[in-house]
Amino acid sequence: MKLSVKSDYAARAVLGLARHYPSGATVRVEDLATEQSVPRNYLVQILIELKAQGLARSVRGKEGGYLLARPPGEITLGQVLRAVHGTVFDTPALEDAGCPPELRLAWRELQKALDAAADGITFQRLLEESGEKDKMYYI
Amino acid sequence: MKLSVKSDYAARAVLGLARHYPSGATVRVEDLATEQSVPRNYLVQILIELKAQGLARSVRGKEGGYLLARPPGEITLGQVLRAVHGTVFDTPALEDAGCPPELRLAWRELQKALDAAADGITFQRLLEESGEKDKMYYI
DNA sequence: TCGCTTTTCACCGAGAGTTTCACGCCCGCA
DNA sequence: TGCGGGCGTGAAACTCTCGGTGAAAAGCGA
Repeated sequence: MKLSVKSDYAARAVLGLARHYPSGATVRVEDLATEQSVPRNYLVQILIELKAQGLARSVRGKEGGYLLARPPGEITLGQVLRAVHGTVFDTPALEDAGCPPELRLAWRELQKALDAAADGITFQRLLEESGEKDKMYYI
Repeated sequence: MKLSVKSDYAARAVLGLARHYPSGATVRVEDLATEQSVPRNYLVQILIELKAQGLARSVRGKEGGYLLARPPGEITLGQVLRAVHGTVFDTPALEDAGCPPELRLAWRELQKALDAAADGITFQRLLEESGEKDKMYYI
């Protein structure tokens, strides 16, 4: 069960845009790329997918760039993951006829757990928690 | 977030062994492979890893084969997943210095959710639920 | 029209994941 | 002590997706 780098990059991008959201200004791809240390040309592809899913908007021409289509509080990690891949949890097992039905139940259960967790995380919350992250220790 | 075929195969193998556990008889690799429709030689590698983690035992010679090291009630899906890969939830993001700390919290959260879900599923339960699976409808 | 940006397309290179093959080894039994 | 049936192991081949590049097209503002 591996998280693709693409997913990580997408989340970074949204997080970066979320930081600039209050100002209302656009963010250039160039800046976002260096700021979040994501390969520039790769980031472009990801942003296009995010835009296609209605998570981001773009403005062309001078003073152009990207910005979030909705406030960070209304964007969840699940939405971002689904934007870049089709689904949060992908497995060939559910399509494979050789997979015993008992196992499918198990995979579905994992799928559900993951979906719930991902949809419970909004970028608003991530920004807020970053401020108080030194208070608590995660393992 | 993709589940590898290997994970699926490993789970199938354990499930197959769990079915034969009550009888106490060994299961030949050959039979297990065809029964669960898993490539024979690939299954061998997986079984070796399961054995190394103390989930399965093997018997050599005539009448040889594999069997579960513990009752199905004491084997969770999480253990199986960790046996074949190092961890249930793997991500380069947690190692990458470029990943913002806020996101790490998010990934960890997903990781936790997945771990909890996987460890809550025992193969005993899967076998039991298979009998009554027609009672309920999953989406 | 010029310069700035996004947008799109085509492709590739590497690497992981998957699968197969061939042979060695170990056990139980006669 | 030899034989056979199974496991054990390593490496080779194959597939495929991911990660990344580059250049050209297209829109917008001045």
